[in-house]
Amino acid sequence: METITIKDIARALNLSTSTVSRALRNSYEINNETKKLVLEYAEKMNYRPNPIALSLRDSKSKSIGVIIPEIANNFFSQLINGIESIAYNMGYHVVIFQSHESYEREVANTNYLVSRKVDGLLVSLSSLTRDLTHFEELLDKGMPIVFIDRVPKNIDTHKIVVDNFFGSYQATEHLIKTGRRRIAHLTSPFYLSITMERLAGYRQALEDNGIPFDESYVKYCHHGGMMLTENETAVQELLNLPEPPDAIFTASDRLTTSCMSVLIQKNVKIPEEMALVGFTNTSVAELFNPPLTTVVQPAIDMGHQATELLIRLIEHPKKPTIFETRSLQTSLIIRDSTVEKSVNA
Amino acid sequence: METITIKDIARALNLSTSTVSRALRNSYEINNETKKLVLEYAEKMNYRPNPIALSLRDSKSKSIGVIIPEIANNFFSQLINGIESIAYNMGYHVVIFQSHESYEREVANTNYLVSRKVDGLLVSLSSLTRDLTHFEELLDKGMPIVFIDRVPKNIDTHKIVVDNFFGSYQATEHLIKTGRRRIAHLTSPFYLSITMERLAGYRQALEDNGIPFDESYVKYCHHGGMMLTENETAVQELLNLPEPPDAIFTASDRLTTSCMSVLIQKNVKIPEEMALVGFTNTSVAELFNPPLTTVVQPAIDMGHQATELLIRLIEHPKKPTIFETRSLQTSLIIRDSTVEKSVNA
DNA sequence: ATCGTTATCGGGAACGTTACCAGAAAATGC
DNA sequence: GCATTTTCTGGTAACGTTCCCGATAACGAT
Repeated sequence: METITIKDIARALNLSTSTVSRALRNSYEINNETKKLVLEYAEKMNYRPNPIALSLRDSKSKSIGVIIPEIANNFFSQLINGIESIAYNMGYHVVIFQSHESYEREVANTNYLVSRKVDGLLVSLSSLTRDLTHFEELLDKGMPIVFIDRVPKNIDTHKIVVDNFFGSYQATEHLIKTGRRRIAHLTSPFYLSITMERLAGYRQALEDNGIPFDESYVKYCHHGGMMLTENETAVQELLNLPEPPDAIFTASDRLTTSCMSVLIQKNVKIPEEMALVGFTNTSVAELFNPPLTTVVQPAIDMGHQATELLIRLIEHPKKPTIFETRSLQTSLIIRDSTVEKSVNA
Repeated sequence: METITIKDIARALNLSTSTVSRALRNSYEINNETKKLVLEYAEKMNYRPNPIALSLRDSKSKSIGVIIPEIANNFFSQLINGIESIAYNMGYHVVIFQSHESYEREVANTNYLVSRKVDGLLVSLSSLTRDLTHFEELLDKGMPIVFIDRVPKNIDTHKIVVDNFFGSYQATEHLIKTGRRRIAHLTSPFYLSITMERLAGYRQALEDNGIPFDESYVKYCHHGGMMLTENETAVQELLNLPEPPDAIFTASDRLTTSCMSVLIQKNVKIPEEMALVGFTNTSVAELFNPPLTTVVQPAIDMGHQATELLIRLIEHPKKPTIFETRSLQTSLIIRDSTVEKSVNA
């Protein structure tokens, strides 16, 4: 029951490997009877072409590499689902690597995937990545890359992002409309694209509503919520302010849940003392105490679109593409963590 | 800046490919000076052996395939982290496939991974898998496989599980000790190993405490909580019972959260009217309303151990191994969803 | 001087596949 | 009836690597 090769078929049918190969690819220059013979025998013996041999020959692998910070994160695991479903339908398979928010591992993963001859790359930058030469060199060599969510500013290729500015604006505005004035912002390292955009939306919403921007209300967490102590410190600092905030708007998934965790631990009442709204794709926000108002990213759709774009790039390599940056809309799901202040205060 | 091959080195140094190959592998039969020459040149040119060519030649890939039901699940994504960290250290890379709880996709993934020449397989069965011949055939051919968590009963290979019986016993006993007598059990399809073991632990705890086992308190959800309507129906049936339960013990991750969701939606007070405890690895159980008592599986450690076992199998193929089934301990994390009945009732 | 040893290297095949180049037989054209 | 297409098939090289088998030279040993 060993795997059968084209050579085996050729021998069994007294044909050459070339003929068998062409028959299997349904080449026009093969006699119909021969074709039928080969096809039937191949079917009977359950022949499957060896993808490794094909990769070696064509320097293609019908596979796409995915480099993301962390799988154990609602946004990214949903993103993978989106990626996988399209890739699967288009005959590609997906190889997933985690950078664990480390620049070194991101580079290592990239190199490995390249030597593994993936046909293209889907990347969401690690929070510690500031040098992008490993991707730039690849792009120069012609490797298709599409960036998702955490995208580099100065690299010209397809990008799929959400309208962070508007998502952020909307969340902040919602907090203002429900009666908050002292709105803090807990966010990721400032050099990430998402950080700057979300910060900008937050600022704009404040300004548009006549609330002065106060730098001391903004906290950057370099580990994106992975280190509880960091968040704890940040929240504590906010609480210690002469005028502590009456709302916190958190800019990422991990940050949102860990911030809520700190607030609960410190017995801060949500939403009475502190309203909370955050970017997160957790499926269980409605089970929280209180149910959490969230800014949800269309992770699956982002995965879909990024994969479509990437495969198009792979399959039409020459076409001098004009690269696009697609910006999808977030949705604000309002729950109890931000109910009207006047009602509850 | 194209990738450099052994042939390029040979040409540049006026050597044969064989010599270069041997020099790179530090063979004893190569002159030290030649070695140095080759090594230095390879280093300078940043030579990396082509893994595809190696795979084709040796039918090995230094990679292990992972087939799990769903990535977007706390248990499995933590499991992957465990798998990945060990594999990474041992020089293997990990290819992840999701069965999406579908038997057909599980088979398709298996075939694909085999044709892709993975060196071994890490598998957690889909909830709809009843026929195991695709794995049995592979095992016969000598492919190393280690099963995790959802394991087949009648296949002889390494398995990593948790002590489902005890975990379940402990959870049920906890419910009894906090004053519940009518304890329902919401679980996965009955033919899964985990289902039977968890059911057995639940029964035993009831019996040991003099509570008769009541079949109408047990509900099997075939989609493992993926279909909300199914759970809703199950919970509704429990509530409609002449003597509705005063506690629900749920047997899997998805089931636990979706059950809680249904209870909240139906305005059932937790824990006063209904206590709740369930198997889940969510990192945010403490944020729930009320904070949820959970049975937590050591997912990362399971991943570690499974991967170690698999790689040992891969690297020592002949050794007539005695297969082991390692059973790790769950931990019961007690939170408010199961506080004393008398206190709150 | 002939032989076996040792050290060092090259040639070729093989892994499975496809593409290019031929070539034979059959069919067509005039 | 002969040249010329058309139709079909086979042989071979190539992708990058390793391994088996030889080959060559130097060097003692007999």
